[in-house]
Amino acid sequence: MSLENNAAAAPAAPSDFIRDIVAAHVGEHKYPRIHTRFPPEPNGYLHIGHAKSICLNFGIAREFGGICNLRMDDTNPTKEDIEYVESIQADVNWLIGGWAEDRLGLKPHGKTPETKTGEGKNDFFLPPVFGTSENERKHSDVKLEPFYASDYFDQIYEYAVELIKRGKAFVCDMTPDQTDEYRRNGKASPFRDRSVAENLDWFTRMKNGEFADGTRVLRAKIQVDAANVWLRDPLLYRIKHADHHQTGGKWCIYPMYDFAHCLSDYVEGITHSICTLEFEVHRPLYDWILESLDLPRPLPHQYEFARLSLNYTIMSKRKLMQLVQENLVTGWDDPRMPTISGIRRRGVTPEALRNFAYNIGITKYNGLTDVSVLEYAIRDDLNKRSLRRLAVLRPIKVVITNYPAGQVEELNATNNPEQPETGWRKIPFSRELFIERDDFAEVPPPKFFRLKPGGEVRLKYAYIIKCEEVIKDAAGNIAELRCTADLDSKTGGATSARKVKGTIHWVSAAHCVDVEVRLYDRLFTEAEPEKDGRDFKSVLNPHSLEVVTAKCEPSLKDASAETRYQFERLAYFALDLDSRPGRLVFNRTITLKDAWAKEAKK
RNA sequence: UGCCCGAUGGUGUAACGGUAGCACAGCAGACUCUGAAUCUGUUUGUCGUGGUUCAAAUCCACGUCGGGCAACCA
Repeated sequence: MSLENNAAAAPAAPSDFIRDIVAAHVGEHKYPRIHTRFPPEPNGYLHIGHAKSICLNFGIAREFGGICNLRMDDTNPTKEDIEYVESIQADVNWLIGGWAEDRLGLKPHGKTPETKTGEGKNDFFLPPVFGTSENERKHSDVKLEPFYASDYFDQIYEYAVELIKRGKAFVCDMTPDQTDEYRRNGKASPFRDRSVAENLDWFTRMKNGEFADGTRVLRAKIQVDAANVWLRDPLLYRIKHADHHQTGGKWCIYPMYDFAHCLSDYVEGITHSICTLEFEVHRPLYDWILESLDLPRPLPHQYEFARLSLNYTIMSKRKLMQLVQENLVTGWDDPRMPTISGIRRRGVTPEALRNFAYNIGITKYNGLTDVSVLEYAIRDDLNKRSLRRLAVLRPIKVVITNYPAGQVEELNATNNPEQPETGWRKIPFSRELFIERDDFAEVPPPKFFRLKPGGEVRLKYAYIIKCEEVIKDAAGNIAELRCTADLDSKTGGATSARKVKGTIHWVSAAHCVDVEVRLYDRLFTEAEPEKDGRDFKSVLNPHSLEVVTAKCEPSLKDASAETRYQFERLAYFALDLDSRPGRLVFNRTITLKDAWAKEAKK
């Protein structure tokens, strides 16, 4: 096969402005190796917006033979928690598993940067361990863990001291309000011209815990009236007498994001530091800090792209936390949540999420992506992989009056028409069945080609039946349908080729199993829940979860958590972790496209 | 208000001075023992005004609109 053919056969390689930059750097051998990082703050669960970033950063590492470090950006102990550290690791492993897990940069447990001394000052470097799968890591003697910005608190502190010595940082005693006001007005702090010795002394005393929270900060000395406010002598360190989930009580001063982030990137040898657009105005500060320290190794650079916005959902961690804390959902992993753990629990696969990330692309334009793009990626993936099964969500009883009582036939049903190699299974047929309530209409609307009085319909994999009689209870509700079957119409039978317009699904009443089915729908009724400042809680969808007891074909008793199912003509489903033996719970991942629903509306 | 960034069909994106393409959505049809999938066709677009050029979505200027930042959060 020629190279051209190969290229044509392979899925198109992702291309975007960041990858173009990286490709150019690779072309000119600018770095020995491409090194990205994914640096979440462990103050909440990861959501689909983070998934976009993970796919970008690990995708680049994968495509250019590089590495992507997982790093906890944990510089604010009062907002962070070990629960989030753990969920982040699980979500990242799940999303990159089997795809880029060999590009995941981790470090040996407890390891901190190596120090190299030269020209009278220290250089710090913490190389990654990579190239192992999650499974290999689990069975290895060396316990690996993510990187933590908190691992560099000693080094970051030393860099702060160095900045002071260079006359580029000072301790400021103003109150937060004063600082605010001075910065807004471009006025210099009265403490700006303290001597190096003085600053060193104050900063040491800050570290030693002599002062209360908020009474002093370390600030960079850049330009008090800079047009870019992030250059107006920004804060580098603040006092917080708080225990840290990683460093415990060791510190009472913590570096600010801007100071810690660029230096963490440097210490890890990151080449391309990719973040979202709101950090664009911070880039001059990112560069200023690294350049002011006159560091010996190549410096990392920051690149920004637009964060993901999806309609019919919200993405802010703070607001997602509100949903959790106010019990508007069952938890961070509620299948209605846009969190990675919620999406996973819903039954979406990592491949589907990655395809979605690939399809939406990377730009600097802040758009609003239609959820239908996500839904398409999910359906496309599930259509190819899911096992077909018959299940009735809202049953109505059918009796085949010309079918012998007590007789049972085992009929062949295909597992997945998209993948014939998945074979067939048997499903039992008998005189009494359940069909879907929506598949019968006493007064059929136009173009309704399902079951109606006197009408015929194909029972999937079984016979063509005709509705002879509608039996109602005292209240006038339909209790039972009495039908006759064309007993020659079974697959392979004499009249099996007869054309009937509709085919419906069914289960045998005597053989079916009851399962709990959770029917999820979008969490919000409005495309833009927060449009014009409206409270997102006022547009929560009251029908985002409906629970029914469904009747399933017996093979579903052996359902596994890894397998995805399509209940034919309805939707895709996955086993929920609430399932117990004999008490299965299925989550509806996503419905099938429903052309009839659209037609019926007309 | 200052600074930064952006603008291509309904939505998301491609075109890197040379035929505006793709995906989703929509619409119409074919096929169908899933009203799914698949297949075919199709509606809709370069924010505006100037300029440079043989040629502008692309380069330049001005304007318009949108977003971000102005936390001892990240």
